[in-house]
Amino acid sequence: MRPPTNTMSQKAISCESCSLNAVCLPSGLTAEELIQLEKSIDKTMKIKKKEAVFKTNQISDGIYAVKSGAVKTSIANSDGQEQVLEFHLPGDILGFDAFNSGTHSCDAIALEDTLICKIPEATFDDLCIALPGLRKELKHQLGKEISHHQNLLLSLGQQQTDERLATFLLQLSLHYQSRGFSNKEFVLPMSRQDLSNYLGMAVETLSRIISRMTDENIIKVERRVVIISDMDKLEALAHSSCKKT
Amino acid sequence: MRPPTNTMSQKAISCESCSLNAVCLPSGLTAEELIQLEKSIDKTMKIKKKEAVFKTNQISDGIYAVKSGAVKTSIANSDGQEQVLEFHLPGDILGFDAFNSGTHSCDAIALEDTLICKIPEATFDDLCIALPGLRKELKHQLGKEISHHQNLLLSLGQQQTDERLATFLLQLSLHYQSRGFSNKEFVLPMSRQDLSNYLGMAVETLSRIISRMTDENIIKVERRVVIISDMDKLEALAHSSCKKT
DNA sequence: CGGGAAATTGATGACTTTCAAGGTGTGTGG
DNA sequence: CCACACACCTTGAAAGTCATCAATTTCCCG
Repeated sequence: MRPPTNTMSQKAISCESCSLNAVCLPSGLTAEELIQLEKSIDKTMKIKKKEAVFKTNQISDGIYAVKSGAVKTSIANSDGQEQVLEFHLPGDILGFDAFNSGTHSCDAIALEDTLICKIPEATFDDLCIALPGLRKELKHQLGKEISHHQNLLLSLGQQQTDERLATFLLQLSLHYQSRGFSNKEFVLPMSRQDLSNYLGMAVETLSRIISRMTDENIIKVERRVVIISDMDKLEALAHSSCKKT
Repeated sequence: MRPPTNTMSQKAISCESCSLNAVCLPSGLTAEELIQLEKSIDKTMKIKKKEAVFKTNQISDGIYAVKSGAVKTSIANSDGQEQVLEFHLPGDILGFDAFNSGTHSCDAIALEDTLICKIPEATFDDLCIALPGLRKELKHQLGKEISHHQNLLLSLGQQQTDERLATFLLQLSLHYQSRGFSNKEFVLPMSRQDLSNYLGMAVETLSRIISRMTDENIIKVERRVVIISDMDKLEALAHSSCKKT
């Protein structure tokens, strides 16, 4: 009976030695500041697949960084209609949604077994006063969140369904590239259901677009693995305001 | 030759005596803090209709509060497709979009002659350190911005066009009510073009929905003046996930 | 007062959803 | 370890929603 060898048993490590420190909160901090930040970070959160990091209306307990795994945030209205807002990958920060009222305005659900680093609410304000680098980085992360929302709004409001998927794949490609991974071959961390909801279309529509793009030799998709065969065509598709090439 | 008597000639007044101080940045500040804030605020910005408070890629010069008038923010992609992101009414804050890169990621255009109060970038960080109340209020305002984006995403991603308009009208109704105005009769500060774009639909579609809702005695619309005749029906429409009543 | 932008209305067609069925992979319990 | 159940994904056909094109009216600004 040995313990499982998945990420859930991973040992907590310091921000300094974390492979994500260039993209995560520590990115703008001095060595000195990092030590201060480190003291407050709670690395003990292990969230299992389909379980919540936090839920709507829950009182904010701080902000969170994804250490490994993946998290989706989504909002629901009174009728139960749900909209996926963002997919958070390792190094991403979440929890800003509680800044308005002090309670979370969305659900954060793990898409797979996930490790989370938490900066507790209590020490957060103090840290911001003490660490100029943290303030700067926090501003940067908040801006990233806002930019993301703006781009998704542009996509949902103005693009056709196939353009939306193309745009999404390109963004994901860039994301992986910036983290040293292949920009042509990567894994979708979410189900078709979650992705189609995020992109504001029916699951069937997403499936059909994937099939069509595969037929046109733009991408190859095997379950959740995506290979971009023709980056140029994909980019052309994402920018095709003048319908039909 | 007397000077024009429109809002553009309005005299700058103190935050303390401003009618908006309960909803604007001063809201969470002590009297002491307000004096500090006041020193840094630049109230001289007068933006004429159709002119920009700031434009995309412009280096951030601070954050802005709408004193009078109205401002729309919008983002455009490389193809010139444009998406209106938000309408900012008196008391609303804008400029957070530059938090990511230091340059603005959207355009902010005045919908009518508008007065703007500016907190310059240079003093902003210092003020945040010095004034706990300002930090708290800033957090609140940032959260409001994020919440707004989330709700718009839900609307664009999950609702039908008529549900989107109903939702928008109800939000505007609540907004005016919370500021002491009528919740049943108010003015749309934007053109049909801007509103239809914001709601992710064609102008013609918006026009048709307005006509239909008028025929059904839910609203009366005369140019930019809206009267809500049947609040219950409007709310039912906004929540009709089970299509067709 | 005139030109032109803004708004409305109608007809048509494209895109997307919905409903339905079948296929494929995964996980759990025997 | 295998089998079965179930969730996930794909594909097809039909229907609906919404966009586009076009024409007309209304209203605003110079």
